[in-house]
Amino acid sequence: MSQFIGTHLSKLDAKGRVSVPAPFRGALKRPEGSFGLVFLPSASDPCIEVWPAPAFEALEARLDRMDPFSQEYSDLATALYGEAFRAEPDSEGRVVLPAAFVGYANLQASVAFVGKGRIFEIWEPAAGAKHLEAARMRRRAAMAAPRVSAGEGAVA
Amino acid sequence: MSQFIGTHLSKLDAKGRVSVPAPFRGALKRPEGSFGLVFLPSASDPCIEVWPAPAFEALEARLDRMDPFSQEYSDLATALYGEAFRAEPDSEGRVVLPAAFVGYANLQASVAFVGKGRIFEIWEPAAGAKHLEAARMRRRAAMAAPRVSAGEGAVA
DNA sequence: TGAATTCCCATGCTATCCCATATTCGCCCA
DNA sequence: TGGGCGAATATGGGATAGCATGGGAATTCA
Repeated sequence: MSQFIGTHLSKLDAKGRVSVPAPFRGALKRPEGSFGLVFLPSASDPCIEVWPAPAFEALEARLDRMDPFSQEYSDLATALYGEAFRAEPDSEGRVVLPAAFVGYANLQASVAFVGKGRIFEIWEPAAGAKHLEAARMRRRAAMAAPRVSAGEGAVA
Repeated sequence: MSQFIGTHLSKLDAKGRVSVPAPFRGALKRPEGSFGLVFLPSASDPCIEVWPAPAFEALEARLDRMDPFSQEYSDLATALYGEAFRAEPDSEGRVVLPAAFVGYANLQASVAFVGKGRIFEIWEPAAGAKHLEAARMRRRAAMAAPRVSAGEGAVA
């Protein structure tokens, strides 16, 4: 399972383009050769979530399992189809970020790509660093109190 | 189950490379021949944790047991993947340490690899020695006044 | 027709790979 | 038991391919 790991810096040029870091580009190449990225303003943080096609499909599947008349369904559907933005990197591996997204995440000339496993996020670098540090602190707590008994044990 | 034992010194060259001590290299060779290391800033100490692929996968397994859309999941995923760095030693057994890690662990020209069983850590030598000594002291105290049963499991 | 966007090409830089050397460690034999 | 020999390791440096970034030209939409 190849995933998005680490933080990479990139620059936002005058035309609103950013180049997706090479390690991420590799991780999201699909068999057919197409990429298929969905950009979505994060609901919880001032950043942009980027969902590769397979992960996004999982998100849609979740929507399918919800009660179509519930408020959550409506909210999620609105987010997924109203705010989302689909794109495909150009031949240089760059995408154009819509101005609304740039504003939402407070992006300046420099942006940070933060890996998050099956998706990644785009942050204003300083805000991203803060967010990561906070997450590291929480990790200490989470790791200190293992919940399940089963062995984290040697897999090898 | 091969493990990481002992402390080894290595030098950080001008390009930010360190060679993984030979005994450790042997311990982490996978059947396929690939290595697969994940570097992670420690949440509790100014050092870098190094997780061989199998051990890291066990860590990921914990994520897999969580609801992928929960806040909890999101936090842990950020902590695990956001700052991590995946690498494979080159043909000489070296890896390049990203500058952020060098800074986090206060590394200078000389670095210490400290075995910790399933994983190992990279320390600034003096800090590492201090850490070892402190651990020994705590262990002595614990022996003198045994209280809880066992299983402080700890991360390693 | 003007503006904006997309595509493509060009370039400097950086990270990766590769080779070369020195040093250490382990082993074998005297 | 000591010396010597050989191999593996640690470290340094150089070349090359890939990447990030910038700018220009063509095309599309209003």
